[in-house]
Amino acid sequence: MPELPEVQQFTDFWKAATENRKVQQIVAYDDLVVPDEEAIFNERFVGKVFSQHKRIGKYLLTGTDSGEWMYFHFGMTGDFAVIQTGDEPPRFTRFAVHLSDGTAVAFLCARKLGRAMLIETPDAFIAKKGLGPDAMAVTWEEFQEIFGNARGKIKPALMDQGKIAGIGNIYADEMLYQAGIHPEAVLEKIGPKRLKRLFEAMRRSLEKSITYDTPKSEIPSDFLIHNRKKKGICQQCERPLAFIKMGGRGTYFCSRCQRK
DNA sequence: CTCCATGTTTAGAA
DNA sequence: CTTCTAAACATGGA
Repeated sequence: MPELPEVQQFTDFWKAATENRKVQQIVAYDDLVVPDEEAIFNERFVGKVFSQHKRIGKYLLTGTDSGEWMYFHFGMTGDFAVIQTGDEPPRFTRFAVHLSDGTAVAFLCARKLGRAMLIETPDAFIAKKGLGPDAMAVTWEEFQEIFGNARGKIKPALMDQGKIAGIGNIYADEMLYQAGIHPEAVLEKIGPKRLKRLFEAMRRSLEKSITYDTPKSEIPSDFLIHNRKKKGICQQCERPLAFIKMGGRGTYFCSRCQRK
C-alpha cells in the first residue's frame, strides 16, 4: 500500500516499535527481498539500537548511533507487524528483527517487490538512486523549477522519482483530479497558475493518508479515491470517469473536469 | 482460467 | 539526451 504517506506511517511505526530496544537477532527468509547476507545484518546491528530514521520518497532509511544503515522499500505489498519472539512468523514474513524485550518486527511482503537492504549512508543511497527532493519537503520554488524545465506528460513526470520522490500511481491520479489537470496534459502547456494549483493539490492529497489505515469517512468527499474504480462517477459533474493506461498503469480521470 | 494490482528497473524505440 | 512503452519480477485476489 505504500506511497509517501504510507511509508511515513511505516516510519513512525518502525520508530515506535524499535526505540529503546537492542537488536538481538536478525533473520532473513528470502534472498530476493533480502539480497544481502543475513550474517552481515547481524554483524552490523546486533547489540545496537535503531535510533535514526529518515524517510525519503517511498524509502524508509534507518540506522544506529554508530552509523550503520539499512533501508526498507515496500514495493506494492510491503507491511510491518510486531510479533513475539518464539511465535511463528506471519505469512509472507521476509525479514525479522528480534529485539531485547521479546518482541520482533516482521517485514511482510506478499509479492516480493519490496526490499530490506544494507546501505552505507543516506546521502550516498539517495545519490545512487538519483532521487529528487521529497514530495512533502519540496518548496513551491523548487517544484516550479523542476516542472518548469521538464517536458512531456504531467502524470509520468509526477511519478518520476528523480524529479520529486514519493508520488505513485494512486496519488498522481488524486492530485491531478483535484487540480483539474488532465493526466496527459503536457508540461509545456501548463502555465504557472495551474502548476501552483497542482502543487497545492499535491500537498493536500499527501497530507491526507488516503490509501492505508485511514477510514474512508475521514477522507474529504471530493477526493477521487472514493470513486477510483471502473464505472466510477465524477462527483463534480456526475459523469463516468475515464480509464486509460499510461505507462502501463491504470489511470482514472474525468475528461470533462480535467483539461489538457 | 483470466485479468488486474499503491513499484522499480531495464531494454529498446522514437 | 529525453521521453515513453513494454516487459519482467512474484504472487494474491476478484
